[in-house]
Amino acid sequence: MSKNVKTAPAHGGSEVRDRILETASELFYRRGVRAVGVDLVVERSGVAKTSLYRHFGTKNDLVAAFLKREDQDFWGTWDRVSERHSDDALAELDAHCEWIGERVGRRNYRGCPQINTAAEFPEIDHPARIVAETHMREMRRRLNVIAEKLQVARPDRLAGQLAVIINGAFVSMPLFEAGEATELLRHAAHALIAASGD
Amino acid sequence: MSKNVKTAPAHGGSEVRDRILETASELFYRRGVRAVGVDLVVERSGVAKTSLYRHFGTKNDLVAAFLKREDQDFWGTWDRVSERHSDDALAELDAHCEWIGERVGRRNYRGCPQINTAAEFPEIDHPARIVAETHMREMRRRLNVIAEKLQVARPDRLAGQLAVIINGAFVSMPLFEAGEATELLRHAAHALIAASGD
DNA sequence: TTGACATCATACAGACCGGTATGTTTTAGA
DNA sequence: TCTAAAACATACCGGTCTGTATGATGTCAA
Repeated sequence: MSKNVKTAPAHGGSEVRDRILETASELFYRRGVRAVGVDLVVERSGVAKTSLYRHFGTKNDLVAAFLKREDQDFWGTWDRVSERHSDDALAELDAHCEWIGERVGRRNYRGCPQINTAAEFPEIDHPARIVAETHMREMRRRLNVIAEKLQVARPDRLAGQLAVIINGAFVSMPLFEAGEATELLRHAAHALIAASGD
Repeated sequence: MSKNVKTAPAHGGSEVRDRILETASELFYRRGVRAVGVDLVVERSGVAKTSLYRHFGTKNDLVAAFLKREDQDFWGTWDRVSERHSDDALAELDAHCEWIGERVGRRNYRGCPQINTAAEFPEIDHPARIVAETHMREMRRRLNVIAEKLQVARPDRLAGQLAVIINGAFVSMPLFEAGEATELLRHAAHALIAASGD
């Protein structure tokens, strides 16, 4: 018999909490938040309802945790790509266009979780909206850093435009043919850089 | 006493049907489709539930009608702008950037109904998704016509990029400061045109 | 006047929603 | 081994959801 040790996961949270959050994230992303009831999350994660409500006081809290998790994942990827090009802002931007284009082009890509969830909860003060808006502004901020490294005339406007094409790519997947997104994004980014002095 | 004539509206549908659809459209757009129950639509439109279900067999049918209505409205505006610039493709594109930018910048703008509703209903064969994807492809098609008039090297790619920035603007309103969107869009469009031979 | 039909008001069915209450079993650590 | 916390299973609460059933009231045209 194995010891069946219940190791607490490296990152603080409990194992049960992690299982709930992972299951919920998958379901929320795949089917939409409102379409997924807590009972389904409980059943799919093989956990007691009481446990879910111990770790997340409310469904809304679970949704917020979901978005935070997706956020961390997104910026984690971003940072990993970023680090590989710390000396070349243009190459970094190209690399971002590449992984974002690749991600958008996946056959079951369902869009940016932040944007999708914000669309489900229009109330301006809803936690999901706040997370989503923070996410967008963080992207513009990071793009601003790149734009400044590129020494363009108006880095702020360029950053805004780059954020728009990236957000646009997230919601335009029905428009793309296989593999089209990366090249389209990259070419657009270069065009915007070239014109950023006008 | 007035005659209280029950004139059938010019466009075929009955007056009751119109009232229901108008009320539902407002509510769906403002609060999201899933957040609005048929009972609320019934109450707000001052109509019997039976009447709603006579004109729209199902809530889904009502949702589809809502999206179709929004679609017609959108292309109606588009066409009106288009006609004013039938001889100058660049001026037409500028004009589209202007009204779209203006619309996005409104203080209670809640995004593109097609995109928002598609986010609420991920099932690939859901009527709402189909309408939304048709809407997007129609936009790319129209932008393609403009791109061809502009005689650029790769009109198809340019049309895709323009569609992306427009969709991007629809979902990026938290990023924009007041009145920023139009200039940002227009400048980006020009940049993409200028680079479309590369 | 009569008959067909649209609209009204109301109540209900059956499922699902988020959340709580209760009590038992398992696990971890002193 | 004993204790306290955590996870378990299950049942329930009140509310809301889409959709239907029922029957009264109003309207128009033959």
